[in-house]
Amino acid sequence: MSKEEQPAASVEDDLPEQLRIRREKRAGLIERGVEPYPVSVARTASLAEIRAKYASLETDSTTGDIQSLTGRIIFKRDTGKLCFATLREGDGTELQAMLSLDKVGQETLDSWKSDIDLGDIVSVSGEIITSKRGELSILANSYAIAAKSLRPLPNDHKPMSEETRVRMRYVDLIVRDEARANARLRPAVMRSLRETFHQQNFVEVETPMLQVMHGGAAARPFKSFSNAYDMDLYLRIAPELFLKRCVVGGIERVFEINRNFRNEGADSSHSPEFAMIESYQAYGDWRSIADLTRTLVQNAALAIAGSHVVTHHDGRKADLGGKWREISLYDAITEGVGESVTALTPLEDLKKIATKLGMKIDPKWITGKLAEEIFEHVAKDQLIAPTFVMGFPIDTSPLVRAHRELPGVAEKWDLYVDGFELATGYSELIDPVIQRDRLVEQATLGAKGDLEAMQVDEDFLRAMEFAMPPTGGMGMGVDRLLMALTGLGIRETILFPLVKPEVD
RNA sequence: GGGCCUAUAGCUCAGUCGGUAGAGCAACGGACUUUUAAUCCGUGGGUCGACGGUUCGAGCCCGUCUGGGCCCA
Repeated sequence: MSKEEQPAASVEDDLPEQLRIRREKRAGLIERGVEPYPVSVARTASLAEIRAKYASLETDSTTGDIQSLTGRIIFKRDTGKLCFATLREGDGTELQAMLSLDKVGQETLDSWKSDIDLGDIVSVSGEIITSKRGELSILANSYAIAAKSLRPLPNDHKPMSEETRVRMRYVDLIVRDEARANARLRPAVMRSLRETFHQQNFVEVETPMLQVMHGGAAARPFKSFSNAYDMDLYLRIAPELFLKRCVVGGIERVFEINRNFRNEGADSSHSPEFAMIESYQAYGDWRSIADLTRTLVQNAALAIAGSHVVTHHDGRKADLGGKWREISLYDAITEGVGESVTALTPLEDLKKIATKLGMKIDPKWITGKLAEEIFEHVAKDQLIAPTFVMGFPIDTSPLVRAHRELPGVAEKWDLYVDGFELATGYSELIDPVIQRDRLVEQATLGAKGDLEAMQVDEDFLRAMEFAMPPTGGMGMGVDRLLMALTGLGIRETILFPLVKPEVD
């Protein structure tokens, strides 16, 4: 037969052996009048409920308790007249199913052996018993297929490669305990964060993700376009300017937990989209907001670990309890480089220091930026226990008020844990005239080619001109909080991190 | 942006000196009524990431590209 005469059939024929065989089994079931994807199957209890109910059933006992249980088959042992299978449900709970010739008959036993594969989801109906080896089991009177898997599960005994885990998280969740645990850790942390906020009378709001203007942080945005309005829109890089509008409007304690988007590099601690908490507290300042931040982190640790001491996935313990260390940014630099550095140290002197340290210097860096870079170079790696780094340069902090004593310094801290920046907090700048000057400075930098510089948001300035009360504000990366609590890389804390598409 | 490692069966991985592609699990056929990484006998399964080069001959050597990981800035 020539190629032209057999067009469509080849798609199925080209499949790898194991995929082809399962498709054939599906077709075989349909042919025999068995629905491989029924609208419902019998289910009277979850596996977890049965496990809890019979936590201490003696070996080789019967209960007379007839149930219908469902689960994915992750392990199957077929013998001549008695078959075993391990069912697993979504949270990882497992239960053994047994099918014996004398209970189900030859036809059902044969179909179980030939139709049912690893990965299939089934419903088994029968009595809850324990086997002669003491395994809690359901001894089937009948079974029904709930959903036929057309793909084989990966080898259950060898871990999947990192790429496969991320690309097929659904399979990762089926086979790997830690993946299931991580997926449930995140919502537990989220719940704890919201509870802490609610305890302190903070109001949760949702502010725009699609913005006419991006602002509130130094970062490159993703750009989009609205057909209806015929204008450019940006995915937000931070919600700050909208949350401050809330404070102006009298929502005195406000927070938002939502996604930000930054069009920058991705590595083990940066993702192009990431979850962020921002919170503002009227009549607070950088110290009160630091206390709030510590409470949020410590309560989250309690929620998932039952203690302020958390255990990382590699077994390392991290103590997040107590009152955290505070260091001054410029003191840390001074100590790290062995000569006195303050916010008034000129750019040229900082350049000499950086050169001596062997750092690459970007000529676009302003004085404060260079000081921050030197700090990261000399001190960052040592900041393992939670540490507030206090007093950042004012020229890189356009939304922060000046330090009440130190010239050239802003009332801004960064919180470091495990050597990375977990959160940042300010005494917010509330003088609208100074705020305008700072944003105009930023716009000038932007005009000079700084792609991370902020724009002048006139509506935000108008809001500020209606007067915002003295306010403390903070921002914390949720993914990074999970990293600090678990020691995982950012791509493990995010269920579906961005991956480049596979090529054929 | 720079450096290093990596891509082979559904999954996890070997593959020596350049000479017809291997294992475990999984799959297929058979045996087995207490297994739990079941066991025993047998069988099939591959565009070795893509493209180009060197060579009588390339999974292996060289170049380019793509995906992934790690380190540095």
